[in-house]
Amino acid sequence: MTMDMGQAATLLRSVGLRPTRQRQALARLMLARGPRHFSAEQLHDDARIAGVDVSLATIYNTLHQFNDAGLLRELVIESGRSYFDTNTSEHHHFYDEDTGSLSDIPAEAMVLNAFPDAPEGREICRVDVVVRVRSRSRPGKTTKD
Amino acid sequence: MTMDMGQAATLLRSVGLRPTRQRQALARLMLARGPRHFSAEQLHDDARIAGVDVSLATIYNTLHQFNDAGLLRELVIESGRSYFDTNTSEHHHFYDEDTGSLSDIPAEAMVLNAFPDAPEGREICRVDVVVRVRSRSRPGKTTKD
DNA sequence: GTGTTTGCAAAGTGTTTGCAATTTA
DNA sequence: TAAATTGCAAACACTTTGCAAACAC
Repeated sequence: MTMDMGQAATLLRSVGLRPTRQRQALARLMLARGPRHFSAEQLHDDARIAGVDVSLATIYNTLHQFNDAGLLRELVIESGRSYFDTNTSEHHHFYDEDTGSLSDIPAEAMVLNAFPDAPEGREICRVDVVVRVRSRSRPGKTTKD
Repeated sequence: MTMDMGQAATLLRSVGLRPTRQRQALARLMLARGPRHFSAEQLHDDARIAGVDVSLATIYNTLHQFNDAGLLRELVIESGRSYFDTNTSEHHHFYDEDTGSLSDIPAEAMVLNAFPDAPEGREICRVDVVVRVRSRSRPGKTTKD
């Protein structure tokens, strides 16, 4: 799974974003290879490791633009940090509370029924399911602190 | 639904917390009346309005202690702000993206089946479902920004 | 050229921490 | 009195903002 600069530019134009050097590079880093789940900080590190020089402000701008354009999906897992997912199709997540790592739950592995009606005058725009897991032999906090 | 200082003290002692003036007052504010969902800031305001003088640091300490003691449940809905729920029984939430308000979905209104296995060596400690809703005639952001 | 995007550094938001003073048991 | 708790203010982590320089078309 790869993406050259031309493909990245085409993708960006197709969602109405100018294919700048930074956006093309970030699109390739995010969409054409792992990881599928990352924070702004992680993407910034990935970019620097890949030799792509992008400011943190631009990382944030780009993440929000991609999210709004439907290229990414923002995940809210912990307060105080945002995660983004390059998989925008319907699915859910495991969150490992010990390691902080995220993994996918395929849509078909988690079926919701007895689905509630939205409140008066509202429509459902998204359903997020987070299954929080931890190791059986949990280090640290047990019952008391 | 009310709770006097004596009852608050008993409750606190039953979960291993010293019944200080602040904790008793906050227990009464949180557990004996609405709202059921609130942020630290909201609780701080509620306390001040009720004439209870408590520092924000103590609000945070208390919220975490109550959460660890099982008196509250922390909800992660938006990055950058924590919410707490006085309803600790199993249930899920509607989150109104326009107003930021939370409402409960009773456990029986939302049945999950085809439940996935936890990853190797992990156990499921909690399942959070957030159904995000918004008004049908959405003000502001449409397709583009 | 003209409007968009970038990068910097500063500002902002919500939360946590260190520690002396106070309170509880 | 000994240990736990509080409140303050400073520190924190992450994110956003203002604006001049750089860039895309």
